[in-house]
Amino acid sequence: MESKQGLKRTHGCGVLRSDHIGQKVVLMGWAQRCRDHGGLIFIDLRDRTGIVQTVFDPARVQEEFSKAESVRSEYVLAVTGKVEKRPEGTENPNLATGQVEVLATNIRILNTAKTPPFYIEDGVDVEENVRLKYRYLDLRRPEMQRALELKHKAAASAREFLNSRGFWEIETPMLTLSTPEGARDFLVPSRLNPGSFYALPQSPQLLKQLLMVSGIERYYQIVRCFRDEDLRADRQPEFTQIDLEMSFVDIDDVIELIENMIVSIYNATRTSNLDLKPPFPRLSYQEAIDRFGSDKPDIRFGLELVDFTDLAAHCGFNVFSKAAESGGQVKGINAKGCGSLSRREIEDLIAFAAVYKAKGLAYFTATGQGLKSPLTKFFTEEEQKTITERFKAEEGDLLLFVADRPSIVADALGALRLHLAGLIGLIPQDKLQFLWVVDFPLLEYDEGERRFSAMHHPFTSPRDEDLPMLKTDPASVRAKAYDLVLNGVEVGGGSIRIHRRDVQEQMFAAIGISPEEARQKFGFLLDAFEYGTPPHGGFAIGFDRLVMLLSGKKTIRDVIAFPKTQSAADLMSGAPNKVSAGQLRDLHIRIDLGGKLKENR
RNA sequence: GGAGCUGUAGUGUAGGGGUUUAACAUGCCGGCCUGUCACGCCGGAGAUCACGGGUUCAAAUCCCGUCAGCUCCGCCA
Repeated sequence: MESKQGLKRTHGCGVLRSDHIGQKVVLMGWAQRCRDHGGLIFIDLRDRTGIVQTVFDPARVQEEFSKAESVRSEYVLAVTGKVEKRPEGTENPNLATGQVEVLATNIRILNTAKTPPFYIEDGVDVEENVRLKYRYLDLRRPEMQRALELKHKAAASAREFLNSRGFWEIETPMLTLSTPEGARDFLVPSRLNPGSFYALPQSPQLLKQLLMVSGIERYYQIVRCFRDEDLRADRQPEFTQIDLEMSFVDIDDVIELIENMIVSIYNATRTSNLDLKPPFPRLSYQEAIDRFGSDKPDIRFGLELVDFTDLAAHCGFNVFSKAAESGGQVKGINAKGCGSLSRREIEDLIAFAAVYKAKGLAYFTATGQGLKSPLTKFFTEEEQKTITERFKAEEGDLLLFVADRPSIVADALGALRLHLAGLIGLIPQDKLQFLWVVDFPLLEYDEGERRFSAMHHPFTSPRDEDLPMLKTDPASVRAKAYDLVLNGVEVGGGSIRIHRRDVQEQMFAAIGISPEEARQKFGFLLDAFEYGTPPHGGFAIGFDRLVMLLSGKKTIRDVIAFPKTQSAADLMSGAPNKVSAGQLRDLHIRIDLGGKLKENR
């Protein structure tokens, strides 16, 4: 192994082009591949800018040649040499640097490397746990570096955009207080206050509102948020938001700002040539649910839900009529061209729908001679014609129906819609379809707790005209809330906030927080509202999700340098781990696993 | 808390009660090779078949359990 001393890197490997021919360069990077022809050695050298071929000719570099012979994959090298045009016929069109090569005059082995558990290249076929255990190697792969670079550029352009719009970047504490409502908190014990705990922020919601009280007027922060809930492909226990808040604004002001910020980010990171122009389409919550069965619909394709409740009400098929009569719905979806699905495949669809609590799937097949189904006997010819028309059924189509409570109908058909679109191949992969969902209900009824809870969060303002209904008809109150959806993924959400103490108290009352609890947990906010709080509102973008979609990844883990597994573990470092008795003693904490002992990793 | 899929040399897979001394590819090691770029050719090493029980004369293979990873439901204002 040799020292780097005295050598200065002159170029990135990936930047060399024909223009550089004749130049003497010093490159530093990793050995991608070595091709030893006995009398001639090629070493592909890689750094974060790309790959270039270096050549070792024994006639020109005698003692260096034996060093080159000893090079293995992922050795760290400094190569000095001259950029030359490749001999006629040996150019490599698959390499950006393929017109040239570096004829080495000197090589220093800066470090050796064990054989990596997987190749450092794009599209590796390895189990994710291996990638996660050796994350530092996984991140060496060009596609991972591109994702992290894209994320960096997105953050930089968001900052630039918000700065230009008069926003100030202000930090808020990570050690903050636990409040009721919302996700489960990550807790941090306070050594100086035995028995008390900080909570890591689920978002800086209250603090940014208080910054509005402070007259900051425009705040933003690219900030880590923590929620101790179960993980998914697009959910990590810690994730990053572009969080912002502004005073003296209405819904349209925030939406305009976010649309332009998104376009700036897209332009700074563009990987495709889409025409992304505001305004983005808007859909009311109710329309989204009615047409797509989801409050974050993917509108890149059709396959919309069709209401059938009116016809179902007086048909002879009990499942349908009962659902329709008891306040439920009967809705369906036209699976274009799925009429040829086998019995077995339809059973699979039924099992799929069952996950969302649908008790079954009724179906009709459209044929040249009308509808075919065990259910046709329950419908007159006239009614069957109506079905055909309403579903725009053509020969070879499959109509699938769910009859149940509206929420189950929406969930099951909404999920089925996405599933079928994937099967049929209806989803355009290279499209970025943004969509606003607006007019959310302020509250939703929690069957389990038998009370209303905030759909967005308890600081969301009701629409002015709906305010009186907060006491009389809470379910009908609409919120000044808006979600940003991209390709069926919720990538952001925000609202105009409550800025009056009396309204905030009404809101707490509506969701069953007693005046005492409100004063105890949110007293500082209520007090603040009495000192001249401006009307204000804001937004938060799920930054990892946005970057995931912009970079075409299927999971948020692929755009987070060191993500956690589904059981919230870090396979590389071993976190979370056990701590010493002394540490626990300092914190006055005693562990009671109640028999739930998990082996130490 | 629940459902499904997965776990076999470093990596990716095959083998689904005894013809297995566990196969193939790639990687790795050694040799040969002056225009390769997934270099090529020859040779070699490398596996307590995730872990723990059980059934059996015999288990990588069948059964039960555990653990881990992924996807999803619940959960995530």
